[in-house]
Amino acid sequence: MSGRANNGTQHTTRNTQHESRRVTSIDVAEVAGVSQSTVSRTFSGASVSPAARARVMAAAAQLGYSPNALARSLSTQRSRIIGVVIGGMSSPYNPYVLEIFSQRLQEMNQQILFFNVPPDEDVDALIPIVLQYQVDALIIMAATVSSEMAKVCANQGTPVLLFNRTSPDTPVHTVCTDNLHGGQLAADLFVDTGHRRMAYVSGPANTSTSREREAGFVQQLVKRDCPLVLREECNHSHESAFAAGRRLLQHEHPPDAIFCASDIIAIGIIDQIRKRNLRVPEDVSIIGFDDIPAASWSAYDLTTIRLPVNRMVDASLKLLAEEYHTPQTILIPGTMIERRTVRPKMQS
Amino acid sequence: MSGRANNGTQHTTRNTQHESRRVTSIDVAEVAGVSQSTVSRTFSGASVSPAARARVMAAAAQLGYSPNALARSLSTQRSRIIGVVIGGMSSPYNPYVLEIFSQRLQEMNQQILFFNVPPDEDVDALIPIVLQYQVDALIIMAATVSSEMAKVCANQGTPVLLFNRTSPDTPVHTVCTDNLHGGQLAADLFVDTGHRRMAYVSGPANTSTSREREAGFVQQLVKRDCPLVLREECNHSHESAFAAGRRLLQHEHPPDAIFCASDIIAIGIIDQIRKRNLRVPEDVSIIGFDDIPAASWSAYDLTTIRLPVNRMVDASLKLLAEEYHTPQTILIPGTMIERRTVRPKMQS
DNA sequence: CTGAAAGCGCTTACAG
DNA sequence: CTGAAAGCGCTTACAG
Repeated sequence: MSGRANNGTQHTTRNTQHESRRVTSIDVAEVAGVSQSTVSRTFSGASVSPAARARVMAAAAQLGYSPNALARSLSTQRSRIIGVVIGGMSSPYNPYVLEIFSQRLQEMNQQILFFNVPPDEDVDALIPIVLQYQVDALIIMAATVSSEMAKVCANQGTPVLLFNRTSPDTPVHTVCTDNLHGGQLAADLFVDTGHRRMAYVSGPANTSTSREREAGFVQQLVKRDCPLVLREECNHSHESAFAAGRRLLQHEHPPDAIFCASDIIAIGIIDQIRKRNLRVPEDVSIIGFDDIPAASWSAYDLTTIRLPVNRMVDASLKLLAEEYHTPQTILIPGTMIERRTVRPKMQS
Repeated sequence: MSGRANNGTQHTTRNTQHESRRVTSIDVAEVAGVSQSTVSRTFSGASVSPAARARVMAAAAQLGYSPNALARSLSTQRSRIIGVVIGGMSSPYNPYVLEIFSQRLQEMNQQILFFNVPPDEDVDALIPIVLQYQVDALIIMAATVSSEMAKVCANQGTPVLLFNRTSPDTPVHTVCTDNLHGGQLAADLFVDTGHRRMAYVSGPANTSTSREREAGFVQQLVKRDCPLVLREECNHSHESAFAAGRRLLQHEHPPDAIFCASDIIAIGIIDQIRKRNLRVPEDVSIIGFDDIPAASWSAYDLTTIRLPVNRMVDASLKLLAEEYHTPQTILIPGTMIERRTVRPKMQS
């Protein structure tokens, strides 16, 4: 038994049965009557005489040839694959951002190797796998890495970009909206329209976005002489926001204005408010963050701070293209989209 | 100028400057004092003496080595990459399904190469690119391919699976919910609860899901002696559903029950109904399809047919693993989730 | 412009 | 169990 090499059997039989062996550049070369190099050159865009190119293309079409991208990657040391790891798809925003990245990257002839961080797992565990696939860059969306992992990436020469999250001590590129500024916008709008009892509903404590939005909100409230009175925490789910809303409204002096760390939270809060037969914005005003599709549904018509996704994606791609050797940080301000969940200033 | 090979310059300089050359199995072999084959064997799980394995692992750790997955793929003829092409992320369901696939595939140590079909573009155009990356299989989600492209895939020995869409004439695997059955469930529930004027709001005419749901609904209504009276069409967006709802309600004899091709349509319709100061379900009953997260938000509490996503994903992975030589079709029935958008039967 | 050949970093019969 | 070597399918100096 020891002499028999029988552990590769299944492949052999499968191939001969129904997988007409993949056609390679050598096959094309044979049919076209040129060398393999010439075939390679015509497909890699190098200079080839028109005549040779024509023969190669004809042969390729006849055989149904198309180059093996993996072999090319191995040879060029460039995979044209970007690793994208996402911290969960449940926030409606992440899929949207992924879609935009996908579009832009496709135009640039780059592919996306997709990773989703399983609930309660760590991004760090995924990184080594991503790196094995020789990605040209790594975009981490709505999540963070440890600085050790960042160093591992740096050692391999793989640029890492944090999207929509900040992590000051980690040596990676960062593209984020200006959350502090967003929080200030919310504070100003509430104060300007005459609200007095402000509340904040945060997302999970470990997300930089939520913390920064809160900091901007709180600081600006202090500056405007109208400090925060209530605070609740939830994760970014309708259900947990719904519960946070209940706690807020059961308070003996409920808030008259609530700034939410995300639109999905805002929607949960609004549903809770209405369930208690209160009205938005007559009884309580709400500001969200993100501007997800549901924010503009007529049932909500949510006033919110729009994440400048397109500009963030553009900035990310630019950053990656420019091959900086030191980590860059880009903050892009969001804009307040005023719909109908903030009570207008009383005419005096 | 013709003799100078100057078009590869940038790489050379970059490498020496800041990309400490990737460490390979040869480097590890040197440090561990074994052959490169032995290094390869310890990482591919082949049998290696405990002593050698220990030395290799130590050397690998010291050097920060991890195998190059692309080189491995080239050699094994198996990329462990699944191409996933999605027909748009705007439906909230697709990201959710992607997440589940991602989770399962990660457990199986397989990666996802992600493609999103740009608006108004064709899946077919993407397929050749996907194939260049030597994916082990191709999952097409919420979209369809031409049978020509299916043949191209077959020629390369790449299995193709249509997820949540059917295409009877295309030689590919198919995993879908039983849409016909779903439509029947909706018809029965409406008729059983005493509704009389039925309407259907379809998605785009070219989606098999919407057509099949409609067929099941209409056929069962006929069987129950209560034929469809109204029909509208929209795409799966809140906005277009909102507009379709308006057309339906402006009709001189508006419907008292509306079956919608998807939850997102149902929500748009509900918002339109309420905007006109009518009530759900007192004035109009609604059934959706999918059971997206928003369906269970208290603002909607939508009665809907739940897509059996987990079972569909399991079936898909099983299908792909079993390497059938002929296209298989699996239909999985959904279940009616009764919430509060269907008026209960009057007590008589 | 073109061909022969080395090399990208692995896996895997083959022969000990 | 282990090493030497061929091979996976490309790209790219090198020499015409």
